[in-house]
Amino acid sequence: MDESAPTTQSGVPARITDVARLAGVSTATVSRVLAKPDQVAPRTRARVQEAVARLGYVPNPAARTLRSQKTRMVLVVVPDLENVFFSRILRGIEETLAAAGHGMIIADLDPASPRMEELAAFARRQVDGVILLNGRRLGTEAEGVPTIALCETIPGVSFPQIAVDNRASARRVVAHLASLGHRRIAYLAGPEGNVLEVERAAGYREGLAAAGLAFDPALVWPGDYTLASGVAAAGRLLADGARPTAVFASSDVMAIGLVGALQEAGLDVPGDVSVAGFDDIEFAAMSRPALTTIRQPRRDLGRAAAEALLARLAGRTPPALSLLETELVVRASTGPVGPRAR
Amino acid sequence: MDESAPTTQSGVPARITDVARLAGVSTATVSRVLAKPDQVAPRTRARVQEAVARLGYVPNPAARTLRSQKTRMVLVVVPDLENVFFSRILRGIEETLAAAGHGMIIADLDPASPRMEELAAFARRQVDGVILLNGRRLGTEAEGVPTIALCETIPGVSFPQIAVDNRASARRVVAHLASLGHRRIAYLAGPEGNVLEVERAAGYREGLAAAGLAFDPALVWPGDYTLASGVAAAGRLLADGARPTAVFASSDVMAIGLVGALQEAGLDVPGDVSVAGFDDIEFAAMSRPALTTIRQPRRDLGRAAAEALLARLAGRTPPALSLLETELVVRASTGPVGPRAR
DNA sequence: CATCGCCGTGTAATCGATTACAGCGAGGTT
DNA sequence: AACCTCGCTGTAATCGATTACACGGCGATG
Repeated sequence: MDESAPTTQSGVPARITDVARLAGVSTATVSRVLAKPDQVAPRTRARVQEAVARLGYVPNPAARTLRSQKTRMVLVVVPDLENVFFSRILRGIEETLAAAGHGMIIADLDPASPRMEELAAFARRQVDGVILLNGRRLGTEAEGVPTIALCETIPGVSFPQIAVDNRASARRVVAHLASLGHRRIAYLAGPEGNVLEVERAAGYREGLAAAGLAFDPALVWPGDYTLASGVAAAGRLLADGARPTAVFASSDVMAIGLVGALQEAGLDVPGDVSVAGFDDIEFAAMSRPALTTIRQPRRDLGRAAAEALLARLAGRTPPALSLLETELVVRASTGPVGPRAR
Repeated sequence: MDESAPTTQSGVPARITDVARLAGVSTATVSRVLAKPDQVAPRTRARVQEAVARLGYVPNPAARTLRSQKTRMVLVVVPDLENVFFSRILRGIEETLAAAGHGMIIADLDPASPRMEELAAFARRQVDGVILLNGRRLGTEAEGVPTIALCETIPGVSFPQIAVDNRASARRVVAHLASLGHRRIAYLAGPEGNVLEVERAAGYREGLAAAGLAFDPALVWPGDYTLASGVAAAGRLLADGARPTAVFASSDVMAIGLVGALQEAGLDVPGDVSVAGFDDIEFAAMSRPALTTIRQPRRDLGRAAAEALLARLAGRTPPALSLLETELVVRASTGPVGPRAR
């Protein structure tokens, strides 16, 4: 009764040798039961499984990693953890990874940070895979590590990319505005050179063309996805002799800044000007008027990236590029060309 | 020239034996140079350090963990990654941990989730410490693991807690409103039983008393920190015969919902009703009118928690409870009792 | 000049799992 | 009856670092 049999009660976690002793087998057999159960005789397997259950045995991750070179951890690199946009994506990633027994390590890193190199060294050792959300590859150290790019695609790389069709989505916004009768539609741009911006800007032009509207460079206003640039755009609009009747802001944050500034100047949205955004962040629905925008399936984006990575880790080859569906969410900030504007 | 000396170029990371061979010493010495340099003779130390640099040697974390039982990882448990409130806190934690060579693993977990038990097992093996943001302790499995509670304090535990003085902050909001001449100040509460709510509600009552105002239970409205409960509160206000002239909402999200609904009903904020919030989330400054609120030093909260944990890991004993300073941020949503209200 | 102590270093056990290889017994084949 | 195969299990090497212990050499001490 008082064998040296270890118990669940004991403070120290059970090791594989404890399980082996209790089940009367070797450690190799225990390991096999856990890894490839069908290679073990049913009776033995049952004995081992019972011992595992009795002791609450969980393999030591460090030992397992050392031997197998698998960490069961994934590194997620975000450019700005404070940006609301990422939180739901992270949740999608986390839930998917957790279900597959993988942990998520987050690095919050400006793409320009020198830590990108340092992180590469970390990645090679400490994780099985990487999900990049900041549009930049890690340093050369991380060459061999399975990687996925999410949202901000990275040109010229060989690993899978997951994103939305920014161009088509932008087209859809313009089509929506045009269908409301708007003929002068301005575009509030994102930071120059950014992949997302390039695509959305292209979609804007295509949208105009599809609606039979002329492209007017004077109606493209600079912005950088920040609130301040939205506010600045309002000044531009007010100063404009031939005001646009609608503005497509390439991010919700800018759209919200713009709307607020317009309201302060005494304009009515959408009575005087319609405004549409992009992203559908939480506050898009909460602001007044509620913002018409493009909903990105953020949680699904996260899930898809995690799944693609898991597939790669399992030896499969996910598609080089997969685009998820967006949705035009029409709320109160866009409406027919108003009487005053007409 | 073509010794078997390993080079930086080679794809495989250098091991300690490679360094030892290059420096002409044993692995024990290499390890010592890295861990306790002053126990090694200067000449030897220099040789080893050069070899380390030449090979770009970084100790294998798995091997190190296996032997030393230290993972250099910290688990952070958040109740809801989607909640804007946490992102900046996470950033504060991450930057502090990273500086100390620790990684951050995030678990996104509803406090009621059964995964809390499972996570405890994970915590015991995979991390050196835990930071809890969800007001719940992990399962019994995680007993020995150094832990810190952040923001939502946990009663009756022995580990250090970091938070703000919710009660004093709430008092300050009420004092601010009272100083503007308000005498009927309503309180929009948080979820019943929540630690934060209990404290803020107490602060509200104390604030009334300090201003010589009577406490009226009818002016305490139920809420749960969500937008919807803010909107619902607006209905209550409008239906009230003796309307309050100011409302203290115990979260910014509720305050924003309330303001929006009031505006839709044709009321002016702060002309007809002043509204103050709590937290100072990003959108508090962006909403119209910009919200008067209590700023929680979120980044500092994260930093402080990480530092306290690092201290514990280093064998020191951080204070059982430390409260960080908040700040009353007066913006446009509160003002003197308006002519209409008077 | 023998002895002691200390400093610096090396040897080897150890952390806990995975897995190649070998061994062994039962059943099938000729 | 001798031999082969196949299925199951055990032995032991291995992953890469840390560290207790031992040992050699040297200056200080009596």
